[in-house]
Amino acid sequence: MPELPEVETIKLQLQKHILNKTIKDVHIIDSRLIKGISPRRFAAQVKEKRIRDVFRRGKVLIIKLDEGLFLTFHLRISGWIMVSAQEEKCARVVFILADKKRMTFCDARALGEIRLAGDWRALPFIQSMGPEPLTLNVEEFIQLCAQRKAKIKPLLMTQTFLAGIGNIYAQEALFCAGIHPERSAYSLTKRELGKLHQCLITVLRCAIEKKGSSISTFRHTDGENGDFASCFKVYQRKDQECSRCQAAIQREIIGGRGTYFCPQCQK
DNA sequence: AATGGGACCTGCGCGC
DNA sequence: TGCGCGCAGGTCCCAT
Repeated sequence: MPELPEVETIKLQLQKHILNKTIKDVHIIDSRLIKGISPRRFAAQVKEKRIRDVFRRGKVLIIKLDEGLFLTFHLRISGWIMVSAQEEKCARVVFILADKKRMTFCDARALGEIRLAGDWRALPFIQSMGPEPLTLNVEEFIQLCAQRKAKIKPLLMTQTFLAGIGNIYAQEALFCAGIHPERSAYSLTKRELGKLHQCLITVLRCAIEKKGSSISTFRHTDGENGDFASCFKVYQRKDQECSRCQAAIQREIIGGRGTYFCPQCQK
């Protein structure tokens, strides 16, 4: 479910609601999500620690606790986080906070993961992560794409290349830039790359402003929906009219993933 | 280096 | 209503 804008939204909401609260207890409903440490040890380590900071790297949400410990959450496809007083649907791991509220990691498909780390930067997935798209300048982006033969759409989604872009925002950015998702990265001109860079930033910023996209299960920490889905120009719009040229939006499998694009104005 | 397939999981909507 | 299939915002691992 979550790409950069959704994780960013969760981060901002958690900063508002759980900062400086102490975790009094942990209920592990589904221990499969706790990776790299036994569930028992995980719970023992986290208990009575105070939440000192909440931040994001790519699609990973990171919570700094006391004593140099960090919780990392990856929501994969179907995860979301709720802060509430009640039991939540699809609850997998529940952190009981000192004010009796609960921070619940919910996940329909149970593919998400939670880790506890001393040095979060050393976690393999994070260590190999590419740069943050929102702080990368255009020259750096052009440099990154140089000599990459891969199709641009799967490449944008490769986390070691660029962090935080997934299936929705790759497609929306490529539509915005008028670039066909199957173009080789190195075939793109500087002008096209400049446009793509600008579109990535515009789309991501807009999605953050709208508090993400709510497809299927994704909710904010208070259960509200994100509003960006109404801004989709191609995603899930097969056979609908392109907003630029009125051609029918097409769906194809590219790099193993469903991909929507306008066959007429994405070249 | 790039691409393709399978694995990990569960739930929803659709056509019959 | 029931069933099978395709589909799903992700990533890893292996083979070619």
